[in-house]
Amino acid sequence: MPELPEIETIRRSLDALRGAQMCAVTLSQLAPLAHASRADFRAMCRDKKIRALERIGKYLLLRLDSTTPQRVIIHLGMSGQLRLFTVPTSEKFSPQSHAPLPPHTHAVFTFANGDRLAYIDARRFGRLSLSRTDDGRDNPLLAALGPDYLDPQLSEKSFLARCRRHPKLNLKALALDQRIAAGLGNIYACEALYHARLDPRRAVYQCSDTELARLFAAAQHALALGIAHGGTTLRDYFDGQGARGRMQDFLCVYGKAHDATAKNSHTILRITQAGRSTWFDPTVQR
DNA sequence: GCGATCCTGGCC
DNA sequence: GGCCAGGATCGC
Repeated sequence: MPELPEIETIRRSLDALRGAQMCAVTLSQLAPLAHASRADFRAMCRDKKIRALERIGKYLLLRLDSTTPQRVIIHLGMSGQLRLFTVPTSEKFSPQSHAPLPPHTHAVFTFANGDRLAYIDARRFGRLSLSRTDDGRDNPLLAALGPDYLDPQLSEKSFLARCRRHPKLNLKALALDQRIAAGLGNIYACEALYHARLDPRRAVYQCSDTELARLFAAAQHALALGIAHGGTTLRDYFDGQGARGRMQDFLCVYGKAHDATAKNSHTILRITQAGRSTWFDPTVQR
């Protein structure tokens, strides 16, 4: 479900956790841990302060306060949610029975002030993991990730070079490929290709540098727009405080074929590429 | 490149 | 009951 703009919105909505004193984490029997044992995961989280909330692509990282670099790595997959449950001030000093957490809660981070951060994921396509190096790239989930689309260090020239390594990829697959650059998912890939006026079926080798540069700029634009509108809530995306996104009201092509509310909906096609839906407007995208 | 796979839930 | 879903990986 969540792509870069949704994860960034969640990150910002959880800013109150910066500096928060974590006590422990509770894992469900089916918690989707990757490359970390339950014991390791619990041990790293025990009695740690959160120093910062970081993001690379669709990954949220909890940077912990410790002498050596330590991070909790969170990926929400298709259906994952993070939700902060705070204790009302009036109840701070009178122990209350906690409200029950939502179904499919697979991890609960508890804090010294009684707040709880729930990781909820019905489908369990998400992942929880750990890293112990400065850049976090010791973790296999992050090792092959390209630079974040909104990383100011990522130049157009470098993006073009990364694209050229995969000449046979079609542009939709290129956009979704997190090795090239990280952050686009199905919604924003469709939107970016629309803004770039490029046909998603074209291959990299058929594109000029100018066209690929257009895709780069369009991807950054689509993602920035998504962040500005607090992400896209189609069904189950909500930020860390439970707020809905608003970007669904501003999408140009994703899900818009035969949608009477969208302008040009009659020219928007839906096709399948690599098993996933692509929406595009062939009268504009060439 | 594609399809299958991992899962649950919502909708028709 | 079948189809679809904001992801990612694996094996032809």
